[in-house]
Amino acid sequence: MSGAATAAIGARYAVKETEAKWQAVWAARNCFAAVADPSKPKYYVLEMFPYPSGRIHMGHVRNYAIGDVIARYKKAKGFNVLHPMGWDAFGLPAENAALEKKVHPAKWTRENIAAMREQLKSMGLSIDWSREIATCDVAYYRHEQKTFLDFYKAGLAYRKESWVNWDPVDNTVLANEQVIDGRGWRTGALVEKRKLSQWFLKITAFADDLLEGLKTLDRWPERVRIMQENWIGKSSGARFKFEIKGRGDKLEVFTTRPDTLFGASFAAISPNHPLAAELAANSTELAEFIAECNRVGTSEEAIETQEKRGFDTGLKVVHPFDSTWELPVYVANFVLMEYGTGAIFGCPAHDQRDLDFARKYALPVTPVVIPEGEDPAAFAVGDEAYTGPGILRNSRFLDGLEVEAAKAAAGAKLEELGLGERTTVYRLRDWGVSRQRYWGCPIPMIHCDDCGVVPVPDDQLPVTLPDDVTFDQPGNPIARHPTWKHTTCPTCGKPALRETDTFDTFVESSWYQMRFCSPHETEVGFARDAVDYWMPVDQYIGGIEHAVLHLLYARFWTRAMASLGKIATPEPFAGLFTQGMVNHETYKDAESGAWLSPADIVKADGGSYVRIDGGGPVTVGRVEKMSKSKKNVVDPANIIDAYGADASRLFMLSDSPPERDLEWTEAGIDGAWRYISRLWRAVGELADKLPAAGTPAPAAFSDKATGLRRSVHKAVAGVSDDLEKFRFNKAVARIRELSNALADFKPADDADLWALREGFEAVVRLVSPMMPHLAEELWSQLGHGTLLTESAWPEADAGLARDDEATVAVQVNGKLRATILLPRDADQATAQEIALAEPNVVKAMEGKPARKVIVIPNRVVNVVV
RNA sequence: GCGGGCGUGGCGGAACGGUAGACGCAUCGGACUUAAAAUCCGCUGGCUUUUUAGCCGUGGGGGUUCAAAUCCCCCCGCCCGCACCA
Repeated sequence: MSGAATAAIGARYAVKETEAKWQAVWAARNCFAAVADPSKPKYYVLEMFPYPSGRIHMGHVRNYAIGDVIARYKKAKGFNVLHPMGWDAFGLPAENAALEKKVHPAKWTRENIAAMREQLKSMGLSIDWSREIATCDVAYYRHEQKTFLDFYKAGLAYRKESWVNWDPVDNTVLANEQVIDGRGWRTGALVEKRKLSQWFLKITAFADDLLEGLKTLDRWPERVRIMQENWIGKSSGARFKFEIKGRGDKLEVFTTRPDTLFGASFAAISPNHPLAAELAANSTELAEFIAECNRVGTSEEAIETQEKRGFDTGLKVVHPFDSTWELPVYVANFVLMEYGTGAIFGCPAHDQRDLDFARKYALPVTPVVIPEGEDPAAFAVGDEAYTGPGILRNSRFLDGLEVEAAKAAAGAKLEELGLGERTTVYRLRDWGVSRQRYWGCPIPMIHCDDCGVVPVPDDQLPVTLPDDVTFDQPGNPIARHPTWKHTTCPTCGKPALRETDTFDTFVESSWYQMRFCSPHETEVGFARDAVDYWMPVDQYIGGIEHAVLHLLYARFWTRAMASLGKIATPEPFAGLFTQGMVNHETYKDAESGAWLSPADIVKADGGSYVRIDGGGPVTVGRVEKMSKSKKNVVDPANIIDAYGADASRLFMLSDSPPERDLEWTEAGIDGAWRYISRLWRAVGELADKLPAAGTPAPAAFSDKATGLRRSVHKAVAGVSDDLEKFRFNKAVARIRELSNALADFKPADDADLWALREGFEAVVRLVSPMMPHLAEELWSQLGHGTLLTESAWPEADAGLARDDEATVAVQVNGKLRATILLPRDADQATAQEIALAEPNVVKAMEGKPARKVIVIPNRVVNVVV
């Protein structure tokens, strides 16, 4: 820790007392309570709510510092701001804690929330705490159960037996979005495939809406929109049925390239295709092949190294355009059951996978698309399939057409023959929401032997979690609860069983932004007029890791609710900002190789690090995301304790652009602290010398004072613009620049002092969204009886914000030779004349005449010789 | 493989196609001090005996332009997302 925080010589800014004082004042005055008021423009700022792990981390500090700057700035600009906070309180860590620490998940979660609430409050965030919610409250999740039943009645929720992703460590099912590279997103365990009956939400019904909706999200990062677009994975093509020789049934395939049908040389089905299972019943060889395919994982390495392999079923299918043409049917390891129809036709010349397969099994390779300029007779495909544009050949009625025209023609022909149709498929799968866990929202369904699945009637909602559960064995604690699941069927009254699965916690986070609009409603999840006023969220802020998880689910949930007429806005988040991570250098003990925490090391003479205990040598490693495993974690609570919230916030905002990763350094936080001290001292020394607050401007200013005032108004204009565009690091740089100018200014008369007050007031107002406590304190020291938090944002004087002179660069042949000072907007002739008179310019021209002179007003004069 | 992003001093980073390196960090020098800390002031891209100057310089190579870190083409490196998606 730096001495800055502990030294106590001379006047020193009393951070802790001051920050606590203003937090108390804001709370007492309810400064941040949001009240819907249709006569005022609203602005809804939301940061992704935290999981209550027990302590805030630096990522939270960065997230909430950014959000708070926007909330405070918009409030000062006159918007009616909603800036709430809550807890994403269901989830597995609570159950793991129950297992390890023998504490009930509810208790553990409540205590964590209490601790984190205090930590967040110490940051001085402009949050309306009266709207605080926790998703584990029955008051919250009861509405979720009701909405789920609404979805069920509308056909948007269904139960189905299917192959699911099973996380063997967490002992639960995962959604496709939660499987990263074949592993569970939380545990990193290799995911297994299991066949289970699960609840699904019909996100695929909105695939096209979700895709089209992305186009309206012009305040979302391009990157996130592209990621969602890819995840939805729309492709157009055709679906058609092959007649299977000697059998009554047909084989349906999907293709995006119906144009290449005359290049077909085989058909292939997935190892998980029903036909494969049927054939395997009579072929141990095939059964073995299928089992082998299922053993291989879906990780990147597995796929890259895995060879294309097939099993010839002996079946033949008939070509749709030629009844005399037969193709062999293989079971192939590269055909996915989850996509399209689980069956394909293979055209080796124009698909790399098909080509690899064809080469291995000596199948024909017939090019049917010839690139422009190639001789059709000579064009051949070697090891690389041709997937580019061209003209169809060897394709009968398609011959001579371009690829796109041929696709249309082949599709039309399939339709005409009644064999298939042009269609669109999506990569997106329905959202599996069943989790075999305790600490989540119970799925309000009942299983009756006679009536089947029966929804819990409205008057029996909510279905609440049992409190008395045990965590001493693996599996779902609700399922083994002795009595909870036993109930009676609402339809027939016979004994029946409750659904014991709970919702994926992403269900809770799919609608919390609406709950914040009226968090205390008991009969409904939210009041319609409150949601109509506040939604959508104007600015949402969080990490990029939710690009296709939470952000897609919440968009789906909102659209599903809109489709039921429950809300008007189809998109939950009009603006999205994804902030970068907080990183730190890593350290290892040079001898043992063990990771060391920043608190374990100290700088030795010569600048290298050594262990704080014993002085052993330390190796400094890469700058990486703060993580417990690498021990490169700095606890924000310690930092706020030593330097205060304002210094922490300032450093978070000043060192890097907010979308980029930020390296947390001791030197950086020290620098932020020094700035606070300097500013505080400067105001303290001047406060009683300045004219009283509100003194009217003097009639005249010295040139020097006018110069200062220009800097002030330019800074006001510049910082406002920077904040609008999330350029917080530039805003801070501008404010520091102005602070430096003010510190250098030596006032000589009353007008100078007036200008100085104007300048300091501007600095205080401009830093207020970033360092609200210091700003409030200085505002008060400058003699204001009002709260800065309740004051309007300053307006720049447009006349003063514009310079009346411009420093203009003079170039000769594009090389800088001099700079000249010209009146603003000086005419070309003047600029040229002065520029050409510059001795250095004359010298550089070497006596040659100017062939051309380019004058860019207030910028540059370029003399071409 | 497909898609997206990035590459600027010792470091984080600034630069509507128009004075490259704002602002900060670090280093170094100085002031204050018995001393240290803190604080304040100053230097700091590289090279050059034209030093109120010149040359070079934004990953590399070409190009467009009066003018390129910025636009275009090729290459190199790093990061992120998706991935046997028919």
